Amino acid sequence: MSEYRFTEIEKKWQAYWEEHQTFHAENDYTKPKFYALVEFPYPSGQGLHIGHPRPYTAMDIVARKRRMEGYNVLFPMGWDAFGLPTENYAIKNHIHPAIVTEQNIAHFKEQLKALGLSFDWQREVNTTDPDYFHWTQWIFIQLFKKGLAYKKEMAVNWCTSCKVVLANEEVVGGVCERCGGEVVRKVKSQWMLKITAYAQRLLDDLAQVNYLDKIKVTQTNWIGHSTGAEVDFRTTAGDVLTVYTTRPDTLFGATYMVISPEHPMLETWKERLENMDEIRAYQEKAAHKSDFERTEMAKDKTGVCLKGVRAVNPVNGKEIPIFISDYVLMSYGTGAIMAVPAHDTRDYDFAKVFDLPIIEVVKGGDIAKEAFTDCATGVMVNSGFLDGLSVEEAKVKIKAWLTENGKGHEKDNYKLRDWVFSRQRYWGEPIPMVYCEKCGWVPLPEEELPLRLPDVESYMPTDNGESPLSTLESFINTTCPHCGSPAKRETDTMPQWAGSSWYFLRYCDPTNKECLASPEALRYWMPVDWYNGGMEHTTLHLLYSRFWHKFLYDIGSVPCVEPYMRRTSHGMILGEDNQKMSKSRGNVINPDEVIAQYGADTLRLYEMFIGDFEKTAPWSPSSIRGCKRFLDRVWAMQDLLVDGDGYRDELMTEMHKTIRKVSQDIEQLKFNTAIAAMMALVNTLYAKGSVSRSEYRTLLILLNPFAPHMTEELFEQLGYGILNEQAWVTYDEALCKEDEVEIVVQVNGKLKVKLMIPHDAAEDVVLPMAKEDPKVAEALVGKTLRKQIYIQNKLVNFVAN
RNA sequence: GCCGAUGUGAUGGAAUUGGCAGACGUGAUGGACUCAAAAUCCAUUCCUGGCAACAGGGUGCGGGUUCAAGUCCCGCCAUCGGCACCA
Repeated sequence: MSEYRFTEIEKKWQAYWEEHQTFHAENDYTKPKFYALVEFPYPSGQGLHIGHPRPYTAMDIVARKRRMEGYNVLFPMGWDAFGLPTENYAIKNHIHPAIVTEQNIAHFKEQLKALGLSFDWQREVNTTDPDYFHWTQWIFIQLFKKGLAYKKEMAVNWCTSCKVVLANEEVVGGVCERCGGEVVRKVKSQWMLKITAYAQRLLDDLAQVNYLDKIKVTQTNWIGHSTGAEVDFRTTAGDVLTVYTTRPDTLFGATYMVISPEHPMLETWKERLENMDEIRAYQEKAAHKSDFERTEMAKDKTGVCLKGVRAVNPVNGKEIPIFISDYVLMSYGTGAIMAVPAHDTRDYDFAKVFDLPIIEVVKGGDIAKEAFTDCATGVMVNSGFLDGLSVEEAKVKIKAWLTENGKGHEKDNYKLRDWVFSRQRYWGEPIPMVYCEKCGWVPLPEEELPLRLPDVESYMPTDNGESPLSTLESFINTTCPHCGSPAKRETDTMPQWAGSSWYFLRYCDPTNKECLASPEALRYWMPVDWYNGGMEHTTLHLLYSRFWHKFLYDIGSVPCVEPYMRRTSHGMILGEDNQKMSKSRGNVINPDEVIAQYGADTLRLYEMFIGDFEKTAPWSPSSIRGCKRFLDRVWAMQDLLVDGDGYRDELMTEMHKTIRKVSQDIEQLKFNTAIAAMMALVNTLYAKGSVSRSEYRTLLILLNPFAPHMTEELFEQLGYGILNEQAWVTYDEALCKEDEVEIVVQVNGKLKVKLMIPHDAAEDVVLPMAKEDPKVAEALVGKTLRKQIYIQNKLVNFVAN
């Protein structure tokens, strides 16, 4: 027997696959297709992380199995290459980010190839390639044309020390993640995408797709749909203050109103307000607070009562005070609420601080102690025409009353906010817009795309928080595409989420110059059949890309409503100490070293065997040896080969069962138990001391998706040809059944004996047999048999006393 | 606070979805091979009692349903992840 030289073998087959372009997906539209997708990585300077191979190998296994099942498989890879770390590295080392990106990609690609992943490298995409972001920019222009991209004054996070706008993720504990400097809110004009226009469709269409339940739940919560009503309150200023509430049934219990400190009506009332100084001071305080501080302040309710303007409860004509408080957010509903302290915990807290009346309108709790918020059990009281109704009935009745009397109407609301789409950064897609004094914002003509990034002296954001592009006169100054007057370009760039919102479409037709991908290619390949990625992308990437896809569907650019048919997710790989891997903890495992020591096949196998695919799992340097041992045993099995074709009779059942188990487990992401089944089969064959050629061949095919290099090598050595060109092995359900099965006999639920009986034996055969067993008979002596339970092929239970 | 998940040997994890708890792997212990080590192979390895056959207990805790519960129901506890004043 030759030695298992994994390094040599792996290089050999990787070269073979490259030379033969084995995994290239042809645009052969007559074959059944399968589109398997993994999230394309951000090519960081650190190279591949040990966590990357887990989802990649998983989908590689599925892709390899599907090819053997006769599908035309698209399994592509690319680079989500715009982003801050590259830009920061470029700033620090005075290298152009494009060069850094190129180097990183080369490194990543080499590492991915060393894992033997069956990607179609002819379809590689790169979000920083002008031929790619041409279409990212094109999509933005279409969004603008349909009114879904707009500019808005927005509060952003501003690091007072770095003088830079920070993403929310960069603000940790109220300070700048990098320098620890104070972060304040600063108002800037930002491009926004109107994802909220698609909120209901994003919610409804979840019913059409096969996502893990927890993913659907998270998206549903993020979209945050609620049903309620808008209610109009007249004010003593003679105008109308509209609130949104999910509990219109409690309208009789509204004893005051609260509006956000940023509410625009404060300006219209300013002549009448007697305590404007106090109001201004409160507004000032709220504006300077970061989100973090606002949350901190949540413990104690603060606010200011408006003097000079009061509101009138439409249902009973009572005059009630209006407050400003930062517990009411301008960005949700109407920025104003009716406060019902008896039935809302926040209003209750506020009422206690300001000593406001608390009127019970739903009976069932103890409002002397706390707010009663239960909608299911309460009965309406102190509510005029609503008295005696249930909460649900009252909601219906009051909504009808509001509509009839012109005091309000039913209304739905969403927590989902529009997408802040501007970044004051260099390394991103330039936003292809021009500002003209006469025409306003005008998109670049499509034939001028792509709008490339100009070379700049410095990639540093400017002192005032503008993009580095803003310092470049030659870039900024242009003419209006509409009227030809001098105009200025937008200098902000797009967020990293832009390029990743449609990359799966480009894979279908990656070099198309006329459109983002040809209709034929999209009709054939889309939707993605199976998309695996991290849970951390559930609310951002996954939602953003669904939004763009629906928009592209609406303008006729894609053929399907949803981009991904099935979405699964994997758990993170932790360090040996069960902590997240990080340089500072010193628990980082380098995949290159693992490959050098054990080989890529062992690494792949171990990452799949490490535990439940969906859960996090700690890396174990000793456990990986078990996988290496298993491969060694499979390799050494060539010495156990005996002549003769077919599976031997005594192994027939186990062979068929193993094929079934592995085939089914792969589909359900249960790679760990699939591997366990193959290990068990190998143990059986070793115990037997021999393996037939057919048995070995089947084992190699089953193992191939997991350990492609070694199995190809053995397959070739055995004279079977090229493994990945073979058909996946099949099983016969009838042959998965043993002739005889072992059943358990219990007396009063306690195991007494195990019996071998014919498969599917009838009750009237088994029960007498079980009763005759000496141990069972002994246990039943002197007792009356009350009940006998027989579960076919499983167990007998005698209940007696 | 809200939403979601998880809790099984020394350890990573299995358990046909209500039917033998601990598959498969790691580690450990003993043995074989070896001058020796590594590698490999064999055996044992949930706990308690017993030389043993065997008996009893056991899936975070407390109840319940059932002939039968890791699995279902009710109430707690702990850990992890996400959201966080969303009216």
